[in-house]
Amino acid sequence: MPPTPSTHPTRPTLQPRPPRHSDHGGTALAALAALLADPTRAAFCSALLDGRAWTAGELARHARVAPSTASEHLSRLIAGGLLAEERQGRHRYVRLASPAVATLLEDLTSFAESGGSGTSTPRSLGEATRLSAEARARTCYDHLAGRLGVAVADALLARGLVADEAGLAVTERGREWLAAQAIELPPRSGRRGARPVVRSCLDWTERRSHLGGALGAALFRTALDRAWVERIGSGRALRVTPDGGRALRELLGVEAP
Amino acid sequence: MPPTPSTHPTRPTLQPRPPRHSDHGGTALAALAALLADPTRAAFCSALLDGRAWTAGELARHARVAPSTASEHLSRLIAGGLLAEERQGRHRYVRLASPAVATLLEDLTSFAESGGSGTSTPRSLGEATRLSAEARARTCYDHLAGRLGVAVADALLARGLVADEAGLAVTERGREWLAAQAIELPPRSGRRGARPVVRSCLDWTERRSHLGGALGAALFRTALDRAWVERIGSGRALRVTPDGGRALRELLGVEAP
DNA sequence: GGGTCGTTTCGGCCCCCGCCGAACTGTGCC
DNA sequence: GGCACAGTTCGGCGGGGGCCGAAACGACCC
Repeated sequence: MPPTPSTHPTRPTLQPRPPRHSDHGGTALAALAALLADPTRAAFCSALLDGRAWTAGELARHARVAPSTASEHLSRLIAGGLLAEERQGRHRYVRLASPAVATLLEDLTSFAESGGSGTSTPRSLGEATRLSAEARARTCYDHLAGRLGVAVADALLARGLVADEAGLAVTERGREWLAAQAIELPPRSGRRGARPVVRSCLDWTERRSHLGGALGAALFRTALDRAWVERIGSGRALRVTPDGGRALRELLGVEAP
Repeated sequence: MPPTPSTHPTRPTLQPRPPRHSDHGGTALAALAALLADPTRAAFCSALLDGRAWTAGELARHARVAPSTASEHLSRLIAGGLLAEERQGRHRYVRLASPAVATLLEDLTSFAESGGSGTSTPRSLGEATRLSAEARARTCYDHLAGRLGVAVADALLARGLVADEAGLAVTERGREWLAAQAIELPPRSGRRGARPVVRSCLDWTERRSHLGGALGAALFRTALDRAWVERIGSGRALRVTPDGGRALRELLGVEAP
């Protein structure tokens, strides 16, 4: 598509313009990005990265906008395929449409927080404590992140349960260990392009990788089921329970952060 | 961070408003997305996904905007860390700032083209032929994509040069094969978070994975160096040369698409 | 039935931002 | 020096879109 010389005959100014682009790539990209380009919509998505379903009103209060505003934003996000909704009585529950959306958001956030110029500092005490709690341990859609997530990832690697030989993979020892702990991985579908078992996910507080993918999700689910961790408040922050501290120490040699 | 009830005392309308958000997550995300939310800027990035450096004027003509408009867009993209510039005489060359940016753009584009609602149909004959050429073989920043990219990825897997055991990895046989072809992989840095050797990259025309990462880049570089493929025009489309057709058949049993 | 509450639709305001042309700077080439 | 060309800066225009409040709708609970 060789660039053509720009011939811009001066047109009467108020005439309806002919379509600008014959689309030289990027309109779909722009449309998707536009969904996330608004601070309020971005805040919605960011909140939903905790992996749970929120009601429209909760999101509105969270982002400090009027319910009417939130309603419109949600409709756009759903129409764009980023969110899925579920109506229950007079409530409208929304959640991220798929793990793929979560991955996309994580990647974008990670790049935005670290790749983009300087590190920003928190603006209020409340925000600082929230950030500190989240830095210690939090969810990343459906797996662990924060210092806890990084520590677990490090331990799995150090003990040879996961290997980093030209791509992350669960080792034979890792498979045995998982079986011994009765942690189940979903059966591996032969299809390439399916969800990877182990996915490295860059953490924006630690600037280190932790484990996503099916393994990360299975570990987190197990940890929640066995009450090793529990959620704090309505955000993404987590607390390690006494039982959890013991389990981490005995199974992986990890001290809860 | 419990949502607080919205108390919105009616204020005199023209008064400067207090800052809306105390940032409940997402402003950095929104700022990054805003860079890509404009069709012109998105077109720039999409064009730059061919991995080469373009001048400001080339991009302006490509996207059909005035040079002044392009100049402003480029400054914003550079300030946002998405592009890098290099001045040469009276030319301003820009390219994607890093492979990480390319990955991000690929992921977004892939999601936007497939995940978002229906498949769009090309609007003109020129666009259709361009799309057809790109579907056959094209670059994806620094590696192969399109039917050719998918075919090569399939062949590598079928011949056991790359394995998909819980994460893609180059096999021992693969390493030998690469050495025999004198294709060099960059030395593996022990650091997790460094560029993965093999990365699965979803293709928006084929809806199939092809190979990115350092291996994908090395293969593509080799193919260009040995004139197995050459670029068509200024876009991302590629042509397989006769030499290239022979090499693909003999080395991998792949028929050029 | 009446009150409350979560959500939606609508109208209107205002700001942001992408666009251009014109004028200017600076480089390269005769 | 003079011309051509790449890029930048600036002023101004116009439209899109985010925001709100008011009003309507429907679910739920007395």
